Amino acid sequence: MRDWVLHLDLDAFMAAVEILRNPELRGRPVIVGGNGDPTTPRTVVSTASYEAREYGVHSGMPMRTALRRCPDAVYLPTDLPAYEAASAAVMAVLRTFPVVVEVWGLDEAFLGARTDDPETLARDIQRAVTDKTGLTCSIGIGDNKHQAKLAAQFEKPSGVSRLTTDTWTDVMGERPTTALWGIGAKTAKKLADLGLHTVNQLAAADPAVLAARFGPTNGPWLRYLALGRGETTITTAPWVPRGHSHETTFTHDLTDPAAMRDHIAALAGRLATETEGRPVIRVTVKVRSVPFVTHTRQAKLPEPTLDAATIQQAALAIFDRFAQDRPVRLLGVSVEYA
DNA sequence: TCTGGGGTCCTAGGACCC
DNA sequence: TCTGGGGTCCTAGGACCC
Repeated sequence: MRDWVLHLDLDAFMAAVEILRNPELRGRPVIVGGNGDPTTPRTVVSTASYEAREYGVHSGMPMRTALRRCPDAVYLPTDLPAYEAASAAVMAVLRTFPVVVEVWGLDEAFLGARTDDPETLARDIQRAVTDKTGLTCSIGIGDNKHQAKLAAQFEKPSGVSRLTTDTWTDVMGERPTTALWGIGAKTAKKLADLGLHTVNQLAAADPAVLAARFGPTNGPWLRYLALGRGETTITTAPWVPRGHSHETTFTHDLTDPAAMRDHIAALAGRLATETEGRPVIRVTVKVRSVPFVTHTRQAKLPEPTLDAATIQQAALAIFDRFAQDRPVRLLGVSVEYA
């Protein structure tokens, strides 16, 4: 018996929940995103069913692009409460197994398990999730969260894959650095400029060079990722958010400063009702102007507060520090807790 | 591909103090 | 009295993830 980390990833989660609610959608391309009207500008795909992915549609893609690629798909608005309920049902199924469950967003979880046969455990979990909720999932098995997370992507949908320290170099060594969980396009480009294209090259890189380029924490961490290392602690402790935010991208640009101020006040007022008793210590305002230029301004409050009017006034005072000379496509407010 | 919304963490640089 | 160096706090922005 030994310890394993499993990562469970629900397949095409939001689309799958919609198909459960309306079985006539089964087998058809289903695309969930925005208000469900794919002609609305400035909205993006949240989840595409596997049938829709055949047309090159994926999450993050503008809805209008999805419509061009897949005009016959069924387009649906996002329905967060429905996804939260389905997610909770899945997590409850996981907790019936002798595993430690760490919820990682709506459609993912890490599981800590002690067993001789993690594949059989994974198949048992998949079967139970599907029997009880109708949803399918992929499961990755690893020595740590990083390995398990990557393994879960190897065979989707409904797959079970294992990636461990023993197989790491064989499986990952020649892949591009973007294959690692935490390295995106920007970092990959900077690594390529240093001559580091593959996981093996990054693993063999000089930590001092990485630290000089990416900073004292991030530099060494990149190499750590490339060596296949990662967090092994699984915790059931509920996540305590550091802060909350709300933002709005307007379908049509805002040009009226009074309307902008009203919107900032509304966003701040909404946040003030969502603190769950945690005092706010900092407020940040975000403005995205035409064409697509984003700036933030923030202020630490003189003292922690729960008072809605104080939070709104702080947000407005911060907003008034922006040069207001361009049409605005996005306004946002975020708060940070003590 | 004309680019959402909600999060987290890190870094650089300036202000200020001793 | 023409100028050091360290520590801490704060702000703005960047990168990544789902």
